[in-house]
Amino acid sequence: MLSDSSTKRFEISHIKPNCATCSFRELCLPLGLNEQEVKVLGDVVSYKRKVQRGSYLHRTGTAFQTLFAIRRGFFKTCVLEEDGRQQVTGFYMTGELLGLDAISSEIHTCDAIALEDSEVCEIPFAKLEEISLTIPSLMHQFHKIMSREIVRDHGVMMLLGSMKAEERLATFLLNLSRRFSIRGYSASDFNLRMTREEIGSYLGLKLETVSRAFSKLQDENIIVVDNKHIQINDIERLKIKMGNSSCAA
Amino acid sequence: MLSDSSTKRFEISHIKPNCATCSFRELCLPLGLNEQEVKVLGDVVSYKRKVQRGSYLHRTGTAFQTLFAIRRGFFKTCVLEEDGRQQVTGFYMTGELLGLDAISSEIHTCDAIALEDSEVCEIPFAKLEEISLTIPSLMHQFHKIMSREIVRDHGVMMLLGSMKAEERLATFLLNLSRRFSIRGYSASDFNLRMTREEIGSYLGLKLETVSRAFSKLQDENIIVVDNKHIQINDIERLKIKMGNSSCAA
DNA sequence: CGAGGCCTTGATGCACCTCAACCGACGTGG
DNA sequence: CCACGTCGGTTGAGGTGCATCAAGGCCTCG
Repeated sequence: MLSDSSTKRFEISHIKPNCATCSFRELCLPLGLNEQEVKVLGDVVSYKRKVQRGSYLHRTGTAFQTLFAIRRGFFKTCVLEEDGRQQVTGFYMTGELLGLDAISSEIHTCDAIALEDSEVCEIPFAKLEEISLTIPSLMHQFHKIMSREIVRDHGVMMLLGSMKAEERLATFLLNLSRRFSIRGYSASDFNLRMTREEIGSYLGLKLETVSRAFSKLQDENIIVVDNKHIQINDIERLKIKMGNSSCAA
Repeated sequence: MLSDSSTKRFEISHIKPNCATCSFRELCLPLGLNEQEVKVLGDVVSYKRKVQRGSYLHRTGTAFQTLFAIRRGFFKTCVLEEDGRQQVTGFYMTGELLGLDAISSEIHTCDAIALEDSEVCEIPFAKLEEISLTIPSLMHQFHKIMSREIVRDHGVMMLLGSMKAEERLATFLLNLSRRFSIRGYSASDFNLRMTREEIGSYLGLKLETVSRAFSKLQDENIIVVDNKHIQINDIERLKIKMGNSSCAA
């Protein structure tokens, strides 16, 4: 099921993992740094903490010490209301940073849970700030990453606030497609790591509605759905689906 | 209508505006800085750009140069889809920062529009990063502010994804109440700066639904609504409204 | 082989949208 | 000064997209 994750290797496995040799460095904090700077960054990062599928990387309410960069795998983050309602706030893949929400209060404000067996790099935040003082491009890249997260969230707010079920799902699939594509995987053929319920929570829909929306897109020959395996047949029509609730406009 | 904004003065008006004398410095970037550091920050900030009600502070697609700190007034930010749909992504008041979304691509990704006559301080972002290298507490405070924005957005996603109309409005009012309160205004008596339509856009509802929700809360003697003037009579019951869609849980 | 997790599909209900009428406040121009 | 149009808000009536409830299928795993 996870066959696509084996189509790209991170580095020759007997070399000690390191930012400098990480094939995802261009998606991550090292972007824009020179070799010397990457080395300084690399020296404060702890590599390869394994996180098993289903287990927590961090929990709401616990103390914040480190950011996490995903080296391999797939995560969801979710927030809980007191009354037990749960909302998935994001899905994160290789090269993306987790824990940014916790900087403000030094307490994690969401849970991060691995959706497949994963590995993360730990970035002690105090150290990151410290070395940022001597590496302007690192500081700048970090700011860009935080800003990107804000932009992403605004996109989700747009989606939740003004799109219909089918548009939400189309937007979601295209977003995944793009992110897989950037990482060297197929943009039109991939496996979902999350359940219908998790997709629904993220998109503000019930799992049945998600399922029906998948079926509808399949009936229209836009995608092929086989359980968690998704094949996008007609990406252009999928893009049209994203924003056609008021075609007249 | 804006009488409450005259209940607090910013500083004696003949003194040149400055971070060091700004009464909102504890809500803004200077938090945690010593006098010397505030002075360095103050020297890179341009003060008192006036923005008239209804006019744009920045527009989607324009180049990003500076962050804006609100010195006086009230703003909304909104994103547009190609098809004309609009989504309000936030309301911002004194001491809050605008423009954080634009750091990632150096292009503004939303419009910021003044909802009342306002004044902002301009903070050239390149300069801010530059002086952050020598003022660790400034860098840290900036990171906290960005992180806070992410947390706020996650809260909105929660709201949009899993709350009913009345809960959304209650959450919204309590959020405004808290923010007014922090700024020295009444937590239970304030004027809305935005229209029902803007509230609806932010909350993912139509303006009629917002209006009905206001009426319902008034019928229950929880609030008194007089056009844009809101009085909260029973803040505890309003808090209960926030999260009672599934009381059983 | 049975249990449980995940998904799909159908039937029904309801929360919110849509459309429409009306009201008051405000500004403008005759 | 009032007539008028505009804008923002409220309220009602009816429609609909999604939630809810329910049944059943497939796959995995013990």
